[in-house]
Amino acid sequence: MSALSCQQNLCSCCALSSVCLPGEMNPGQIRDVSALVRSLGPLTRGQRVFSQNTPFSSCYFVKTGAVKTVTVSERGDERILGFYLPGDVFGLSSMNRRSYSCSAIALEHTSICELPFRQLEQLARSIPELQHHLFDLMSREIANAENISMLLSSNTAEERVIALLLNVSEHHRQRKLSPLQFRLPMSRSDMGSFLGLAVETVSRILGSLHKQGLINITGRTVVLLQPARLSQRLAVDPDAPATKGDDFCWSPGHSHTVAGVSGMPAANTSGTAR
Amino acid sequence: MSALSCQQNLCSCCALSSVCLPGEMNPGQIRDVSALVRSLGPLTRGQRVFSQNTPFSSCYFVKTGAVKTVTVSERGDERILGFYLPGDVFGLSSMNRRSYSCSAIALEHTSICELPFRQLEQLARSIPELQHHLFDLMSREIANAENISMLLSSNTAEERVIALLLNVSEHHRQRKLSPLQFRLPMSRSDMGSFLGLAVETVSRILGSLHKQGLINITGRTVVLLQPARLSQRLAVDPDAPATKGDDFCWSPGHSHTVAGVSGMPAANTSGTAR
DNA sequence: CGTCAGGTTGACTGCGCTCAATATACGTGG
DNA sequence: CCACGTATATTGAGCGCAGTCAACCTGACG
Repeated sequence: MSALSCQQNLCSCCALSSVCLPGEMNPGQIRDVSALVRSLGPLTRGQRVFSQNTPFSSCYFVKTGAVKTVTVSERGDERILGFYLPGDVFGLSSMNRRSYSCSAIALEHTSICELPFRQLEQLARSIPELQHHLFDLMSREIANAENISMLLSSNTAEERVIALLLNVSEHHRQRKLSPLQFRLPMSRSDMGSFLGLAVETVSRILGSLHKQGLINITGRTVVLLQPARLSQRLAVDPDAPATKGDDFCWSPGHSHTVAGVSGMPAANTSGTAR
Repeated sequence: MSALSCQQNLCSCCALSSVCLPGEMNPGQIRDVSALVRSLGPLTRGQRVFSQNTPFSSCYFVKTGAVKTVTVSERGDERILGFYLPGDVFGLSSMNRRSYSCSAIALEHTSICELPFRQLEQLARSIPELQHHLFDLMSREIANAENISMLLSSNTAEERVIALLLNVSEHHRQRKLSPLQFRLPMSRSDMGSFLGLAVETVSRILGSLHKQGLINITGRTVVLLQPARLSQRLAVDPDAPATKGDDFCWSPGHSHTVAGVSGMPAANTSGTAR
């Protein structure tokens, strides 16, 4: 709870502090922020961080594991809004409402930092860097959601799946983990719900990428065998002179995104939509 | 520029002040904010408010008219991210970056308020209500972009078009204008680009809705003849027992959105995606 | 060993894209 | 004001991608 006991409760001790906190805060300020943090978890697969339509209180940072946010429409029709990996924030989209607009559910063993938003907001008044950082995080979320919209608005199923793979990969790269070999925290069905595709389509496309030698995939373990060719398929119009696709260079303009899987590459079609 | 000359330059004199500003500010604070505002326009159709990849400086409120935001991918493949009507904010998604991630273009004769973001941020330190309001606006933008993602992720073309129509309608209702009869500020092609549909599809669907007696549409002038049945098509699963669709009641949970066309109704499919 | 969720594969169908032709609206100059 | 050209919008024919339905496979767990 409070940071009385030991240094372990200070954000400055956290490997992710460079992501969660602005860089320019002094130790006293860090202590003030740390005092707001409540650690949650470890949560197990399926456990909820918060539920749709319950009162809004906090935003959350993923420490380890993975989380999905899900909304259920009136008819029980459910859609996944985003996946969040270590260092990502979620819950921000609900702060202007009384209650959460979605549920957040752990995809695997997961630990999380909870920050009561009102108190964070209050603290931000006296720490300009924190205020700026909060604007920054929210603005990233907007840009991120816009990128997802772009991806979904008119890309082929294959492009969407590749975008998701590359995004998880990019997230791992930013966290100094292997960008070429990793485990997907979500099920095929989750991927489909997020990408607006049927489960069968996701499965078929992963199978097809495997057959073509672009990836290895067994269950949820992925190896990107030819990342360059993968990003090419995302970025390059087959009809146009190919912009030679360096690894992890999609959407150079948007690449500052830190928001993990959220940070989808700027989508694009092959000129011809769909 | 500054609010020296007359009252007309004060936000409190603006009909939209209830949307742009937090309700709780005193006259002095309103004056401070007003001093930051620069009026742009009138812009004519096609004129740019800002361009993709130029340095970020400000966020913008639409006073009159309409604006679209557009990103161009590496290949000149362009997509519309959003439409903004009077009272809407745009430009917020770029504040964590050095340059704008999209261009903003007037769709018709349009006037706009420009607010330099850094100065606004600075001012927000001394006006907690303003700080909160900024968080609020950004959070709406996130929720809004998420709703658009949901709409695009797996709804039929007809549902998307209806959602757009109802959204413009809802915007007019909130501004005390006729929600049943209005002009669409954007071309069919813009609608298609935004909704992830081909122009022809948009045109066909509008024609089909017309033939079915649900709307009247001539050029860009729309009359919603049966708004209840329109929103039914969005919200109701044909297979499920119909939740009788009152007008303008889609996505009750999300309906606080003020962000105009941005505030897409929570999307949903007919259980069966697509 | 049975059960059940998760994943894969196949056959078929339909929505929405493409290409192409035509119609209408809009702005401009004669 | 009308003739004209261009941009925008409509309509039709055909086809391909991805959804649906259904069967089957795999692995985790009691």
